[in-house]
Amino acid sequence: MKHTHQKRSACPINFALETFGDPWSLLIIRDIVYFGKKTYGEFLASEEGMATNILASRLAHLEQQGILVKKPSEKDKRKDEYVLTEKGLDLIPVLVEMANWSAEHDPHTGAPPAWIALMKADRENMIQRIRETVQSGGSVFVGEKSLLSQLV
Amino acid sequence: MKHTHQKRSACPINFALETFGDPWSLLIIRDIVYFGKKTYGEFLASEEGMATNILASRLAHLEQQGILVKKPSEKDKRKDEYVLTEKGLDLIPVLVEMANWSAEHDPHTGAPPAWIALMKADRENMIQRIRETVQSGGSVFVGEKSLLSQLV
DNA sequence: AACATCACTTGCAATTCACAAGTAAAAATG
DNA sequence: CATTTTTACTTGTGAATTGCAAGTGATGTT
Repeated sequence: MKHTHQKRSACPINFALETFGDPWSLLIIRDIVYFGKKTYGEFLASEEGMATNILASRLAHLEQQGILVKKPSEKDKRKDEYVLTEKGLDLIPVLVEMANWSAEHDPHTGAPPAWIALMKADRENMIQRIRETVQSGGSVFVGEKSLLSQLV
Repeated sequence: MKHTHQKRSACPINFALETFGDPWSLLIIRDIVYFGKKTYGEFLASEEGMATNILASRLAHLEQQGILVKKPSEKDKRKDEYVLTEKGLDLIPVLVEMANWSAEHDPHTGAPPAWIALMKADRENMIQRIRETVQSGGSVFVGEKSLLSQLV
């Protein structure tokens, strides 16, 4: 990816859009937060079907922006794992608001109504629990350490 | 703009990205919410400098998505005014979280610290006040009806 | 009537993207 | 230990999107 990226403005909305405002970056972060994905192959298998070159360039960009860090997997030396930094974890509220909006306005949304209700009823606390879950290697919906399984 | 847009997935994050996830749509909505812009010419004059064809296609897209409505200006019959619908006003929380994130992580941010502090300290109330201000034709930072001037 | 302003459209070059096909390294399998 | 599979990519190629310059017709101003 070429990065002759001079800032268009000092506006914080613009900064956010320049950092993760392309059509794919937030899907990668969603995969980590909600579905516990960590490796290139797992991201590639997402149902949105992103191209290999796009995925590679987005991962490189997010790493360069300090949102992800790449480290070799301990279990499989061929694999790398992409983990959210603090800066990346701070994007959770953005994801939450986007999901809330879609749950409200997409008649065919796949968002679980109970989950959305929980997010609206106890927002601050839930965001904190999502953050802690992801930070300790879990995710919202998938895996034994999933936040959903803790809440049942 | 061609719209052979079949949904990539039922995921709410994906729905949001497909609806307003391009690099320009949220800047238009920002212009309305924070700076009280309403017309094609005003959007075009934004410091990010978007091309005329891009602006036109984004306005058409957002109108088609039910986020904006276009109506002829009463003062100047050449002009059209673009106004946020309820669906559009519901994007305010997304803007707020993106601004908060950038205020935290962009060392050169232009976001007013006092404003960000206020948004973090009294989020729900402030979002409601932003919504009411914009709904009645005002904006956060600009104009006599601006929310900022009410708070002083 | 002449000129400026408005919301656009059009044409074209440059960039970005999607899709298919590789590649090298490590792991699993026989 | 040789073969096959898996993994994280890179490299082409054509298609779609974007950026820039130059219009266009309707309305407003002088």
